[in-house]
Amino acid sequence: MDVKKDVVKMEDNRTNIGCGFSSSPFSGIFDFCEGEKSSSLGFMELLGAGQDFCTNSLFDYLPQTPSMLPSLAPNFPNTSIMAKECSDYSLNQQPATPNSSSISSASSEALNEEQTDNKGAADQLEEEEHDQPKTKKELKAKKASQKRQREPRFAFMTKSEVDHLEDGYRWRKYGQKAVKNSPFPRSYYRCTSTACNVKKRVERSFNDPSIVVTTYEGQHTHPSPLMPRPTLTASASAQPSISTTFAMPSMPRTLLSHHYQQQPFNFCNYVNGGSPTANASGTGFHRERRFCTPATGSAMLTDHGLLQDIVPSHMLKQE
DNA sequence: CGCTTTTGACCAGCGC
DNA sequence: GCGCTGGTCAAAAGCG
Repeated sequence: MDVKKDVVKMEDNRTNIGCGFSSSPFSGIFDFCEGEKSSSLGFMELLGAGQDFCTNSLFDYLPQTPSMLPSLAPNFPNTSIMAKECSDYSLNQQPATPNSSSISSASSEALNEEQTDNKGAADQLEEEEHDQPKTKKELKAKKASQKRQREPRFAFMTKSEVDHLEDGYRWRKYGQKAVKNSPFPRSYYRCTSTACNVKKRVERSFNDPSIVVTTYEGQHTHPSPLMPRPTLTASASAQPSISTTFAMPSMPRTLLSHHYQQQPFNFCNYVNGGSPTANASGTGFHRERRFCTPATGSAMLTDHGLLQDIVPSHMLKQE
């Protein structure tokens, strides 16, 4: 799949992709979180490289997103969500040569596997709840019959000094493994909420240690215990206040308010070059305060920056 | 005391 | 069959 090639290529070149290239900046996320497979959008940058508040823009779209999205937004300053990818993507599944555009078969197969496995995931889950294996043997047999049932996955890279990014949910670490060809271990986390099977893997990029790759698997079956979800009505009817509708306990409030109040930003313009499709086609959610400077936005309009080096030209033209 | 983290062992899948 | 690797388990240790 081309998308995966692009992701790998991006990693190999140690380059940030530029601004988004889809008319709907979060369409890829939507597709994936809904359990569908989107080949049209493999990854996107949510904010420009080097900007330090991309997290906010994710939360900006919270009311439009499925339940999984909040967990995708690490609440850290100086964290740039650089890419997402719609499959089981591992930094270590890279081509042997830096310039190679080929991808590992394991990576591709993982995607295919998910495509078939996801079909009956809900049914299987229900079945599990009603038919709990009682012994280890039964558990083993059950596992064998399931043959690696997997939830949809969502991987993205963030630039952060912190490995385990706070995302509003509580996680319990259940494993850590050394990663082949990498000095950095991979950590495995599970959502602590009972009956919630969401997992995530966290690992640091071998090529760029400042980059953390987080892979989420599954969707939360419960609201965030640490971050109350905003309601559409509240968001749409009033000027959303970060303190009331987007409380992010792990993120310094001062930082948030700083960005909200002093960094004019329109994500739609940023992505589409002036056509505010996201807000217009969204849920009616609308925000007065914006995130990036007009200067930044206009620069993105005329210059794709690093994106044009990475994203195939035909994708850039798709806007 | 309860919850989380650590860490070695174990298992499954895959390629050779 | 064997070795490698990714993923998970579970007992022990750590922590508040």
